[in-house]
Amino acid sequence: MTPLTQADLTKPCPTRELLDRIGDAWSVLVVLNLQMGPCRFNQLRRQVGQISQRMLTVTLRHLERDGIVSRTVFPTNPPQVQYALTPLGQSLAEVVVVLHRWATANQGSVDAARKLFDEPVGAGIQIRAA
Amino acid sequence: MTPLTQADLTKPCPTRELLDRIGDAWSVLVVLNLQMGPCRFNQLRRQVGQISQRMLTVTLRHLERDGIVSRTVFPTNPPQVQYALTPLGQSLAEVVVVLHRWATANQGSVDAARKLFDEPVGAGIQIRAA
DNA sequence: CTGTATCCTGGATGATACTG
DNA sequence: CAGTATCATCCAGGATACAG
Repeated sequence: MTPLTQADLTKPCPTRELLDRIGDAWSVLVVLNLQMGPCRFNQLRRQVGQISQRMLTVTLRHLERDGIVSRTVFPTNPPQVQYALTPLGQSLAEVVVVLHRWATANQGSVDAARKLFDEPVGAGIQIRAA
Repeated sequence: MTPLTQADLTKPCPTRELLDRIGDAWSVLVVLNLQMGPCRFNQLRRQVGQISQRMLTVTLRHLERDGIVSRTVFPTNPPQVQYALTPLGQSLAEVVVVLHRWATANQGSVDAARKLFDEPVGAGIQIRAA
């Protein structure tokens, strides 16, 4: 409801800015995971899954810089670093969770659409068949 | 509220799939623009702004394949092609709009955080100053 | 454990030219 | 107008090695 107007998009186009942050796939995943509670580096690494160490570091620095996550170092031995969502990050997380929910709920629809698209003509009549 | 559980993320991780679609910056922008109503190719091109013709084509095909947008050709001369959100696309659009709203509302906070981050020490004491 | 520093490659993207 | 095809580029991201 209440669709946006052209003006909403044209302004200084904050959407472009937005996408530089959350358009990045890893950021979304990190936020989703942190949204479950504070987390240490390697723990987060394992949870997120396929992310490389480098990318996790880069992503976290990015999010930290944007005030989305906080980084707390406990001077223990070995060192512990805890990452958590800031209040701003939590507000973002809520939105991202909605996105995640949509994806989960509509995964079937998308997959079905793809199948249809990839097999435009049924019953053996394949236009682009080799 | 109602944070996700680890299980929600680990499943077959639909989030990864999700990100392949909307994690792409152009897709988000196209959906946001189409959400304002059906649109023709070049019209959309102008509205989205910096997108190249190729990328708009690729993005639209992607969204079409995923059942997010529909493509209707009017056999006029010159040809007219109308792109519009499908019902599925509209449901996605609603979520994306929320994202857009968040970005607009919190742009200031993020910018402020960045400023702080980029100038960690005030009053002329610059650790990394050249 | 929690990173930083380098090197290197593939795929995403833009530019350009052509077509129905 | 609405694309497709092709080529060149560039940089995000992985792999690896090293460090506090």
